[in-house]
Amino acid sequence: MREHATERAAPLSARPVSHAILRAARLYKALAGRLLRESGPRPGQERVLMVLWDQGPQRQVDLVTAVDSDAPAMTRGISRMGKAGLVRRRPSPTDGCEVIVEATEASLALRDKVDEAWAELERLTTTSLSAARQREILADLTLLESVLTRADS
Amino acid sequence: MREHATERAAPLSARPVSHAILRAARLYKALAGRLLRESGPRPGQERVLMVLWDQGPQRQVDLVTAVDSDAPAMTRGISRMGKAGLVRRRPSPTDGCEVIVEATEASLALRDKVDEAWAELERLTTTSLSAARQREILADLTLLESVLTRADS
DNA sequence: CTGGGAAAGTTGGCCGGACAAGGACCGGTT
DNA sequence: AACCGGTCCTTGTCCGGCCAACTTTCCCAG
Repeated sequence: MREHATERAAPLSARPVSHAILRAARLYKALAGRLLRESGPRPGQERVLMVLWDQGPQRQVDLVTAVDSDAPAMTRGISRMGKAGLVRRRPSPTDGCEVIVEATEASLALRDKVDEAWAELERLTTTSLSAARQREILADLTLLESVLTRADS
Repeated sequence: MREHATERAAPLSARPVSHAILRAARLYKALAGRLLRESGPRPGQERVLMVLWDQGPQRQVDLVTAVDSDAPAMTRGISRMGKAGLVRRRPSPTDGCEVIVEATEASLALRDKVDEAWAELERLTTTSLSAARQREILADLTLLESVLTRADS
């Protein structure tokens, strides 16, 4: 044992919060992808579709913030979803450099599967964490987010 | 039951826990990458180096679990780090199909910068969340992880 | 001794996140 | 009218996570 004054950063195993968050995020993505793998949209696309189904046509930049993604990734993702017939692009009538994205009728066929998958995620989340616990975690993570975002300046 | 039961999954904005976790994970990665951007290792490599510095030479599979990554990603990442002179590969003497990875002397030059960056992350985390809060979050996320992992079977 | 399973590593491919750079378009200013 | 800054989108490039398939090696049961 190297006494107590390690000037070195703690090892990963002792940095639990950030590590746990990264692990949990990976598990969420992996599980969502797995639930939707069979005859559903490609992993990651379901989040965009949910926004479009729920809130109607959106500009790409709004989709980016809604699913917390990235403009280039959104451009390419939308393009792939367009090829798959899930989504349509339309130029904005008011601003020529905006692009409006809307879900196609065909995409509605996937909606039940997506809902099922997210209901399963919801079920897993609520069975492991009480509603009060979820609120606490949410408050903590929101605070953490604001600090991390501000430090990102 | 189409009555009061929500037939549709809640919109993203109403699924805060998973969404918040994904956002926080992205912020952590982005901030860690930004802190190390200048004359540090490439984002993502610092986690591998920390394990090697702290725990000595490791098999690739152990690095994978330590940084919660992926075998193919680790193979390619180690390869890139090898080209950058940060790391060395060595076949295991006991098992011919294992590969032992160790940090080079040259990599130690980066250690201070990595420690600084993680200290900053630590500072941001502790200033926004008390130690007790961190323990609670950790416990909750660990529970959530176990449930998600089990459901992933 | 041999066959077959298990584990570690590698490679190819797909996709999303990140950064950089650039084009298209709008608005207000001069 | 021409310029300018800002916003939105796009393309190029790199890297990591994920899946699938394969090779190598080990080890154990038959």
